[in-house]
Amino acid sequence: MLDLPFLRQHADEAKKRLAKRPGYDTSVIDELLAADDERRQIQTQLDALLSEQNILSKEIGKLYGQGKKEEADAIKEKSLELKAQTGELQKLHDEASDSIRSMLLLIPNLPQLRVATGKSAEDNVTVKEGGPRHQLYVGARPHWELATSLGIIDFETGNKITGSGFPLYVGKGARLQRALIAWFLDKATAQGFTEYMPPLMVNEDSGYGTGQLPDKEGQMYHVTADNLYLVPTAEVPLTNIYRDTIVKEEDLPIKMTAYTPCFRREAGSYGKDVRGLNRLHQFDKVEIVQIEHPDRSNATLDSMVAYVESLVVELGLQYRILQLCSGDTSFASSITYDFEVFAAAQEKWLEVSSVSNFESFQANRMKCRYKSAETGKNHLVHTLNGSALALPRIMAAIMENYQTEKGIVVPDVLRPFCGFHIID
RNA sequence: GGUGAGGUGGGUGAGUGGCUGAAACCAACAGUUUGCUAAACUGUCGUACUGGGCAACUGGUACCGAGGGUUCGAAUCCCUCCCUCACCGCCA
Repeated sequence: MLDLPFLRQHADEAKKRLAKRPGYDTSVIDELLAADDERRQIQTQLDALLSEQNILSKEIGKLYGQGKKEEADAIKEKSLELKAQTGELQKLHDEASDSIRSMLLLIPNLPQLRVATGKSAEDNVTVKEGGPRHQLYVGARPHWELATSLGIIDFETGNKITGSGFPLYVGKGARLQRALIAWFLDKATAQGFTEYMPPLMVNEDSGYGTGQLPDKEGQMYHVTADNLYLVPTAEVPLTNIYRDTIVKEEDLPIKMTAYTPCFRREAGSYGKDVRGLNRLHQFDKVEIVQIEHPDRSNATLDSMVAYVESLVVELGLQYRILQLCSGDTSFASSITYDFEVFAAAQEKWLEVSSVSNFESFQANRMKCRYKSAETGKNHLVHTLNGSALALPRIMAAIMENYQTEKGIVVPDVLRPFCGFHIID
């Protein structure tokens, strides 16, 4: 949710940034500001009336105390008249506030000016490429065939137990998965991120806090009996730790990490991209989250990108880093970098991480502020997060890129966590 | 699931209709004292919206789990909902 005081002071900047989103009609900003103006006028009137009423009430109390009943009753009459007026204004004020809030909830975050303007994934900008291209032997297979023939992932049985998109990892497949999680968490904690194991279901308030609600209602699994949502990413429970809080300026940045399974309905995606591990309803992910000072959030974004890069480098995967264009930048984000690794057998780039600076967009929804040490005033924090990393596509890339005639060779860094060096 | 208790500022906790935006204590912060630490003393110490002023600052309104109601006036009375805690039952 955009910050209204910011919009008032920087309407032009806001419109310029918002206009980067394809097809977005920035006149909502003007409507919003007009509505805000009106609301403030109403409040001024309302406050004056309420103030008058409060004075009268106190007067009545005093008069009763002195036993001056008639005088008190006379003032009561007056107060009742006022009450009718305030009731009307109160209603107007509530309506105005509600409509402003619902307008605000629907406006996406402002892309940063440096974000490339564009419509779709086609317009994303590759900012870096790296890692070795893996040369495969003749007869190399895509990961879903490999995984099935090696018996490390049983898609059929996952399908039987739950449905498609819920793979069953078996034996070394399960162990490799666990090794990745352990390695990612160790790396993150070594970088100063505090490890959490959060709840896997969140309430509505948390969903609104990080912006999944109301925008992506249909993407989350909803446990209606208890009105809870299965987490689509650890970002939601982690960031919401700081919902409704005021942190000390010197405590920033706050660095958190967690491994969680992630649940996504992926409604509306069928067909080509869903083979094997490419797109799942349940998958594992280690997430990193930072709550940061506004002045430093972009520098912190860079450090998070560098950190994620170090992971794919150590895994020896061919990768590229994209800066998403304005049209592909998600609702809540102001700037996003995606990491893709190359799956050599299916010859496809797979997205394994998305690192974003949300600026104050989530903080405003969550009411997470910091108290300025200098002025003592409260300001919204900035929030950032990134996958570090999403497991299935990393698994897919490892399987495809590291396959040999003898089996899948485990990348060096994972061997201490696996206890084996080849899957055959 | 059953029964009982309760939700007040960062924490403990007082407050049953007007003098309470809220006592007291603790924590925190600033200062005095001090060789350092500690202690003591003094002061500051909720949030949001909003008016005036360039600003320092200074007015107003709202908020005592949430939403309604009674009343001139509600933290306090009434209703609904949510949540927490304790004990019992069930269970990893």
